Amino acid sequence: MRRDIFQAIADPTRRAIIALIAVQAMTPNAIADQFHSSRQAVSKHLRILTECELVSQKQQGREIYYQLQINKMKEIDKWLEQFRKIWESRFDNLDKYLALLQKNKAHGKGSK
Amino acid sequence: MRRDIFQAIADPTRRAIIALIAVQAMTPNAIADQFHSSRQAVSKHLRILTECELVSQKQQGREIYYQLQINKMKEIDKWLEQFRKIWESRFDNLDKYLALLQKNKAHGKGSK
DNA sequence: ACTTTGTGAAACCGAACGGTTGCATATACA
DNA sequence: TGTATATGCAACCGTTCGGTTTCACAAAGT
Repeated sequence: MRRDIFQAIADPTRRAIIALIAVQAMTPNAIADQFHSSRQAVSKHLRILTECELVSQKQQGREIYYQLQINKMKEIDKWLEQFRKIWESRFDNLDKYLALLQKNKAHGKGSK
Repeated sequence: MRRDIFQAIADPTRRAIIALIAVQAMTPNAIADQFHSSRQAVSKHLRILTECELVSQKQQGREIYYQLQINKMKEIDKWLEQFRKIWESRFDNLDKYLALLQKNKAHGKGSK
């Protein structure tokens, strides 16, 4: 039973749930109404999201409001950081440089 | 057979492969040597990564170099954008504001 | 031509996934 | 107290996942 944030966001329904409760906390029934999923299916998704601490519960009478723990989302951002470095350097510098070389070559200025 | 980028990065081995070939293109055998995975297992991962266009192949003799298509990684970044907005506004403003309120309250300046 | 090397693909297997069905529990309302 | 509502949980089911084993094929070396 793998249960990390990357596995949690792998499912499209769970991504939709995350986006939904990011705006405001909602109950399982209210969430299920938004999709073509049953209440139980949503409940299972919420269980998974809770297990990896992406959402938290807030009991209110007999209703339970689920809230996104937005801080947890930063873990994805953190992982992405290493690649952001690459695409910022590689595409803004190296790639343009290569394009420039290619252009010069085509104009007969390639061999210094 | 779902095959989107979020499903692709769900597996920890695939994330490791992605990080590995982000630095430089590598052959399946070279990649497999870095892990405790068999060559065939790596091959299957590369297949999945190729299917969702996260990596591309570059034949060189009988060797095939796999290269990360870093542009595709931006899709994750793009999806994350909606949440980045939230955590930047919510935590940099509201949270600091609440912390300030708390601080003032502790000092006896809470009620106006 | 034969062998070695690098690779992909198919068949299979146990485990996990996503969903449904049915039941249990707790709160609200009459 | 009885009933409706809101929810979680366990059992089951078909599908997918990640891995191994085996085979096929093409390029390189002898």
